[in-house]
Amino acid sequence: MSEPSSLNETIADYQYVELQKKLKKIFGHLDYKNPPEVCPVRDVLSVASNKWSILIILYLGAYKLLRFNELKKILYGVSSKTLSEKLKSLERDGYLSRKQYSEVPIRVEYQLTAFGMRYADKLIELTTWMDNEKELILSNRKKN
Amino acid sequence: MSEPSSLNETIADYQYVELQKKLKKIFGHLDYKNPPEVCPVRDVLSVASNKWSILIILYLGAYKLLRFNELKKILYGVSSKTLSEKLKSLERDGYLSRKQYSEVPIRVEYQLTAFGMRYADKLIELTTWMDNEKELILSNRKKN
DNA sequence: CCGCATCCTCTCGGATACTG
DNA sequence: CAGTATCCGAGAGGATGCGG
Repeated sequence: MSEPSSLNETIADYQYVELQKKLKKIFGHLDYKNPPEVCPVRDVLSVASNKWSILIILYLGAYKLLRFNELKKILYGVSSKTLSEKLKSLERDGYLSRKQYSEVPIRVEYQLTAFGMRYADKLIELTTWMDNEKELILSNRKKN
Repeated sequence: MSEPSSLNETIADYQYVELQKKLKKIFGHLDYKNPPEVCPVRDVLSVASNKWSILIILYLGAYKLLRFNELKKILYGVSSKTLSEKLKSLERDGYLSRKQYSEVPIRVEYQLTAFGMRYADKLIELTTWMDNEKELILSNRKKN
């Protein structure tokens, strides 16, 4: 599957037609003489495609329920500040829910909403694909 | 479809089992007491999930063939420096090909490789989904 | 036209220390 | 335990000007 020659395949025109149809739905119009001033997709993506956000969502998908410090351990290298910021914006956008138990010491649990799980599914599709293709990419890098 | 109550749905256990199966393939092992030192997926994602990279790939998917300054116009706000850097790393990783015509003035054309088109497909799935869900996200933000 | 070099700004995110 | 506050450094990325 990962033969390098595949990088040079010719691309059939009908494939572009398919792509264009889907892209028109996303971008509304695709005329570069008239670029869109504001793109909500960019905005939404900027939260959800962040490196830490992706990992938070994937791990919450895997573990179902995680406390703050558990997440911090798993994510490996994230600071408290960054983690709480990312969690806050992900909660605000509806990807995850936060439950606080007024015990001493305090306990806070995070888990995906149904919406967050749907996003996790999409992310898994993407990262799984990427995981399969990474050999091709890495070998390609060495050639240069 | 975008009724806010869906954010509070209970998530069935079997759904988590499915997620976990797929995630184990990506992360290898999922024990936060033993976090992975290096994650190639993170590395690959950091190139391909960059804001400008995503837009470059999507627009090349839509237009099939674009010159440097055409891309710059479409992307709206990118600097020459950033654009040429992103193009270089995307070429290095095999997402797109660069053809230079030794005319005066010089002409350079970019287009997706077959590999890049497969990635574009994945990105379209993600951004199409995101485009459909963005109302939910934006309305959710206003509530806070 | 393409894109590099330089400079400079600004945001992201890490380290540390501190609170309820 | 779960954060917040403050400070700070690295790096991404914009602006401008030049060269092939």
